[in-house]
Amino acid sequence: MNGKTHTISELAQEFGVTTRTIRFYEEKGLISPLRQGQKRLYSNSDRVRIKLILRGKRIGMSLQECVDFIDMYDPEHNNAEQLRSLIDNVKRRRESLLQQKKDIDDMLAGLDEVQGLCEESLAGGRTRKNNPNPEKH
Amino acid sequence: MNGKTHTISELAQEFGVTTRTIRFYEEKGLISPLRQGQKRLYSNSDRVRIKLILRGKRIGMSLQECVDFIDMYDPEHNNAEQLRSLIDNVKRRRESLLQQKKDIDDMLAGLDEVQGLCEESLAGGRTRKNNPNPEKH
DNA sequence: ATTAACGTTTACGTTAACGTAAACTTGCGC
DNA sequence: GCGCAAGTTTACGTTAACGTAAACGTTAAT
Repeated sequence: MNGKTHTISELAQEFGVTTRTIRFYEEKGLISPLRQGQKRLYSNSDRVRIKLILRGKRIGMSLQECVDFIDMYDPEHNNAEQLRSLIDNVKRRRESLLQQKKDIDDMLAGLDEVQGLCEESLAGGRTRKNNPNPEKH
Repeated sequence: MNGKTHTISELAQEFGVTTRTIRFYEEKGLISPLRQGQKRLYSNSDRVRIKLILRGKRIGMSLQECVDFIDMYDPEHNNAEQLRSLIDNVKRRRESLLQQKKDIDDMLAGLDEVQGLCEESLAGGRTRKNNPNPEKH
């Protein structure tokens, strides 16, 4: 079940990061590529982990949070105790993500408004009556 | 038109941050509260700015990005040049936010899956035809 | 008047997440 | 063999976003 492998610079290229970054993730225990002599060989599962890490980072997670998150998919689900704890964890994460979605929606609404004002101002710089936006200050 | 003002500890309390954090934001030019003698007096607009900053932080923005974002609402929209640049900026931000939403939705889907597996494993740990989770002996 | 609870400035410390540089080794194209 | 590109380790540097501590001022109650 061992598919294609990748060099570090291939992955760096693919994800738009430096090799230093990838080695740093290994240093922190987020990935563990095989070695062929001294050189690192990245499996597809390594690739996916990096992808998940970067996805986490895009929404503002720390590397530690990324690991915690990824480890949920790959659980050492021994006993019921741990399972229940994991479910709690999942619930907290979901709450947090939903809050983030809400934040994003609010910001998107703000952007719409700003853009509207801009375009209006560009189009009819003088033809408008007065401030149609009772928002801030 | 000057409403209620707040002390630094009131705001720190309200937002669940330390006073150091609020002073730090001022140090970085993100807010500029008035003074009454030596003491800072925070207006409601200061309060809102802090709220917006923290919202930005929740979705992983840096403080600088937060400022940039907030300043969009409060534009020095002088000439058409600047307006067009602002619109471009808005568009880029929107793209980024939409990507983040996508990331979040993917993660939420992952969480659903994990939780499903957990609950299944908890509920039918013995009543299932066969152990869906291969333990080691 | 003293203490307590708040505020202030100044300044050094800390953590995360890499950047950057130096000094190797290794495979390969000529 | 030689150079060169791509890999490696080691180690110090950097930036953001605060934490933490010291030393001090100011009001309000005891």
